[in-house]
Amino acid sequence: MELSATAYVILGMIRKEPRSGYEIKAVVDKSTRFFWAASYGQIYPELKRLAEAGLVVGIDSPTGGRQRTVYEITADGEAELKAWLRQPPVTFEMREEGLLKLFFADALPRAEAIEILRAMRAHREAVNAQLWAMEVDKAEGDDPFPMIVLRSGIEFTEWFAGWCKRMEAQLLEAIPEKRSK
Amino acid sequence: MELSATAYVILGMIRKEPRSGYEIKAVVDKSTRFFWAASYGQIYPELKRLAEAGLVVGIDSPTGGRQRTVYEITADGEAELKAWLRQPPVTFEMREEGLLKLFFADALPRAEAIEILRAMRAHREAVNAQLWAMEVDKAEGDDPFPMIVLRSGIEFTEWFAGWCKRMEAQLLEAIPEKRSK
DNA sequence: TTCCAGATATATCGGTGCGATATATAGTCT
DNA sequence: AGACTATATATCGCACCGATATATCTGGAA
Repeated sequence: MELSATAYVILGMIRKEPRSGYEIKAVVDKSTRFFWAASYGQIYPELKRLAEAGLVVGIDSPTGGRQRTVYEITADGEAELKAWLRQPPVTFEMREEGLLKLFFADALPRAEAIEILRAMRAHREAVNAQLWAMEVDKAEGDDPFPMIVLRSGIEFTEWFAGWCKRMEAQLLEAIPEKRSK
Repeated sequence: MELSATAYVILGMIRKEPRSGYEIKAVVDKSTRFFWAASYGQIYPELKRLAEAGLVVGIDSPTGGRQRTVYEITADGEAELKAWLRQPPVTFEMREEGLLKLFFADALPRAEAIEILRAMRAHREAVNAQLWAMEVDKAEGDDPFPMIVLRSGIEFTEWFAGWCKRMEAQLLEAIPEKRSK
């Protein structure tokens, strides 16, 4: 049975405690969003498919008069999740508009090419600050992996910002302005 | 006029020399694919839209009996490209299945969690080798930016592989096996 | 010479993912 | 009471990506 990537995010997110679709989205946005996002448009239909397949069970638990269904993982669901975890990861995608612009930066005067790097660095530093903030209010619990993954994000943004800074310096010094015609 | 990201990839790729849709795809696959991809399903319709908008001009240049249209950038197209290059980059996306699996790795025995890191590292090292191969056959030309961007990919894969290696060691030594119940 | 594999070239389809929005209700603050 | 925010579910359109279909040209092996 072929499941979508979103299906495994859901299974992983409800493995320790039952959650509603809304909560799953909130947790994803607070944790895996930087390397794996999920939207309502994926989550709600996927929860229904998973329930049909018997990998999760929906439990009606309204809050006052408001409808609410929390989903719990089943034994089959847990087995499916673990089987997936044991498969070697395949997907690695990156879409970085800054690198794309830098790739074409020969069309601009050197000073403006450096501006691209500065903007990239500013953005990376802002994300880095966000990740630091997340680390502070995340308790070091029983499970060390979320923290390990978070720290990878922190280190990555720092590496990237550093690379931008080095390239800014290199462009200022070493590379001559394109010959004017 | 709002253009798609693909539109700018096309404009950038034909700025120095006219190219067919097929050639644009081939060049993207040999250069920007690691941080910005494009498929035929995006390129061919977008070329038609750009031609209608007057940002590119299609020139019929068949090879023997086989139909072929190369596209040339117009003055308007070049202006549009430069205006875009001057806007601060916004899109940064990453989808890394390895980090997602690692995030949920508490569901597995420690030894298998380390397996995830090993697989991630092997993959990064393979990509690194590909990038090195690309650097070798890429002549250092008039335009230094493609090479700068390529080197960023090389450094990034090396940083990532190094991070994986450090985490493998850390998991082996420092983090205790989850208490068995 | 013939044949076939691979490269060139264009086009399109289905699935997935993502941002935005619509619709309610519940709680909180002024 | 009114406004605002959080909770909760649902859906739409767009972009993107991989795969495939169709056709022609080229180079090398049989």
